[in-house]
Amino acid sequence: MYAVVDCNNFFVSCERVFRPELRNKPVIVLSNNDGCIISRSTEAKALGIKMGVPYFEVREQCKQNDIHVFSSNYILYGDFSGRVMNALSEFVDREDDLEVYSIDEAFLDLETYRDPENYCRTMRAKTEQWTGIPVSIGIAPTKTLSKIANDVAKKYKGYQGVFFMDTKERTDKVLASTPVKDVWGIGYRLSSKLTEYGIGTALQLRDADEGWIRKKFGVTVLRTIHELRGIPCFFDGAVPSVRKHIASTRSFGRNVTSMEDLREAIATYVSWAATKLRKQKSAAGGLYIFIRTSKDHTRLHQHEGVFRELPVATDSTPELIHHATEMLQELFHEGSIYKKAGVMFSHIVPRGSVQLNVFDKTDRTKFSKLMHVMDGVNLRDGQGMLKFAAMGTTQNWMMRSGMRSPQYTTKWNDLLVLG
DNA sequence: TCTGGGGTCCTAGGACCC
DNA sequence: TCTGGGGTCCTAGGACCC
Repeated sequence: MYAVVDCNNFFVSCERVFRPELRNKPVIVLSNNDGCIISRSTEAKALGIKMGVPYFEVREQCKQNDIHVFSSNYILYGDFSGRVMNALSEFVDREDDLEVYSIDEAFLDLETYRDPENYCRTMRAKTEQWTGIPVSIGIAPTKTLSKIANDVAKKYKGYQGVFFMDTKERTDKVLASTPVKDVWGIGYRLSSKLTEYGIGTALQLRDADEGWIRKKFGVTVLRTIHELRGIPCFFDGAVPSVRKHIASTRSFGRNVTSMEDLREAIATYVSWAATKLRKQKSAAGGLYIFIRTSKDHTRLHQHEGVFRELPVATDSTPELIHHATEMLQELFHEGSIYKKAGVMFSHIVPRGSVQLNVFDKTDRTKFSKLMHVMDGVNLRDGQGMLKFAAMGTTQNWMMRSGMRSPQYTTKWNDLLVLG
């Protein structure tokens, strides 16, 4: 048996922990740059606020209905995510039985526990008590089924946050009322295609012909079908701790036209991404950067990005900034209005196994000591405490986030004061 | 005009997830 | 005026090899 634990309206719930007066009130959280809506309280959903819509489209509605709006505060959410996962880890015997799947979701392997339902009810109550974050739990023989069970736990209050999809009758009934688009792994494209062939529910997908599915839809959908039949196929769904690509991209808070601003932004993104790179003890062998003027020019835009294979895989911020700055020269056009930029590292290898280059003259030990010290200080005193001059000081291109809550749990000056 | 068989590796693009 | 960001896997096709 698997259980999937999913935090309810996670970002909104994090905001409410330190603002208890917002319980039972409509609350939403916006994406970076205050662009779209990415988390909604139950009350906000009831008012018809849709997931993913641009904020400016509903700003008036938010005002009229007294909806509380937050910019996103990923440092806070990341910290709460860690707390929730810690709480859950108290409920497994072996570390491997808890698989952190995303910032607000985890799978538990329940094979060794009798009475999983009651076990999960206790876990749910304790997690909320310890962290302040309410969760829902779905239990079933496979991960795909447990995700569907989780939806039931969320949707029907009567189950009080935990739904155990154990019997065949129960499972068939739930699958028959689950649209195929709500099955884990079936997105917009596949569900429209499946529906064309008359497969509109999870039950119909489960009972579809294997050979036909394999031919028409490939092995991924076939595995999903096995999962729906109760045969586990997705074992290691955990986010791999060592990533193959590392990116940092942001929309600007305002239009950017100058080379100086772009250089600052690119240097800043390189620095963020390089911190992630060093955290997983990797080095990057390839660097891609792009600058983008605005959306949906699909054709005129062939040259928005450029890739460079690095002579030696590296994790050194100044070295990466150096390359990125050179590459930026190739992309920049005087007179263009830029909205967004980003960097991506690829060809990632373990730091210890970097292939040296005979012609390489860089003193790598010196840089590596410097990076080590910077990472240490920034970890202790907050990101950005020590940074490179190339990142700039004004950073007036930085994304908007005017409605961001304090970093209650990670910054001394933001500690909540009582009395 | 004729024209085998079996592989590997890499990349771009499509699909998905949260 | 204003529409996020960061990942994964699979597949098809091209280049190349013997």
